[in-house]
Amino acid sequence: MVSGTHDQHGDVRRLVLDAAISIIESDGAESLSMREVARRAGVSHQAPYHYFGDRGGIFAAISEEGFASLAKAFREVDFSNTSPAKAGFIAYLGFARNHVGHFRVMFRNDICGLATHEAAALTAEDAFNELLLMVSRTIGVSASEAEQLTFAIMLWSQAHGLATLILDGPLMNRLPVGGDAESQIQAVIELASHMVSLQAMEMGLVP
Amino acid sequence: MVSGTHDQHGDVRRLVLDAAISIIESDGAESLSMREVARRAGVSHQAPYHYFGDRGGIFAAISEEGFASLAKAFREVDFSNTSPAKAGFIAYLGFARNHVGHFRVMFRNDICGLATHEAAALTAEDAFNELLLMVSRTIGVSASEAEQLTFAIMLWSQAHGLATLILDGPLMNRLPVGGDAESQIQAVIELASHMVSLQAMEMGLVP
DNA sequence: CGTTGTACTTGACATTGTCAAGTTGTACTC
DNA sequence: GAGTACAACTTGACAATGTCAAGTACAACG
Repeated sequence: MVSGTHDQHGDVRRLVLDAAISIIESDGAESLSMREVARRAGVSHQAPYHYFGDRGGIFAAISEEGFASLAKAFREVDFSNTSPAKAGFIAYLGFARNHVGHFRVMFRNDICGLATHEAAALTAEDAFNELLLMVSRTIGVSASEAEQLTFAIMLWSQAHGLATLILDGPLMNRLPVGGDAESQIQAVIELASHMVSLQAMEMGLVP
Repeated sequence: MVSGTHDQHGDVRRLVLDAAISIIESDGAESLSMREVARRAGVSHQAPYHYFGDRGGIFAAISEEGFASLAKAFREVDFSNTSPAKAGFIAYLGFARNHVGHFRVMFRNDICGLATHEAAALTAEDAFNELLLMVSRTIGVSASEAEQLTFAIMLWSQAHGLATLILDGPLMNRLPVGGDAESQIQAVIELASHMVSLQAMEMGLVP
């Protein structure tokens, strides 16, 4: 046994996962190499395979962790000071920016294979249900199920698009050089939230 | 003499590019291998390097082509029958779904390196300017520049998020099993466009 | 004691991105 | 027409990668 005072089960698994997340955060998901992960975690190049099966398995595990964390973030939102929509946008953006490594992976079916990894798919479903809950807070439970779903997808798209463009897209390059990026983002959130309120009012669901 | 006499000139470049796009469409950007591209194009494994320098060079070229194509799609939008916002959403979604290979690459700064490839960055700017033009159609030219920019980012996020979730995200898995995905997407577009109209009206810029 | 299972490690192999060095044909000068 | 230059490739080589197969160590259990 190499440097071992403690041999906690799951220790290596956690090390490997954290190494992977940190690589993804700094270099993107493409450049994640199993061997580099193993090297950073200080284990043999096959240890990650023992826990995750293959490259996709690591992505699936990160994705699962991410969705669980997103659902938790949704659950912990404080609605007392802002509209549900705005609070939701802020929570989503905050999650994306604080968990870049997770976020970059969890919405990429092509690499994390939600279809094949059931556990990850289940946590994803859980997170979506939290989103639906926030929707019912926004437009009221009296809206039809179809209306709620449509509303949810719209909100999700809006938040997801903004997060994606900020993190990886060419948005940040397009902001005016002198301007403050952060306040520009705030303005977008403000505008989007306001539109949602207008819509909810028009639907007669919020007085 | 410049190209023209020999019909094969530039042929390989096109072949390589098309092979790359088709691989990205079917397997995603990660699984694009220079050697597989070369194999499909029927050239040596180094021919792609001759034209594109490295892997990132191919992505940059695809990105450039994509932004040029998106700008063209924006320019050709027919505004006579729908609101500018709705027409814009449909154009964006249509582009994404008809040019999956391009779309998957062009918004990924990490792999296509807009920062280092000036030509691609310029076409991206061109496309964004078309977007700004559509915004001024929606909320009128009397809005301040800051308002227009905020509006543009909001619209872009909304459209981009929806396209991203449809193409690669877990949205399609979340649609009700019996329901029609296409009409659900239409409903989201309808809702988003309507909200934009409400907002524009409230701003007093559209009677 | 031996069996079994887990948690790894070592070794091997085909495939990959990319550098370096050819080869071939075409264009232009002398 | 010979010579030169340069573009458009090709061939060869190398280290690094994903992953299969097989090995080692060690605890738990009968």
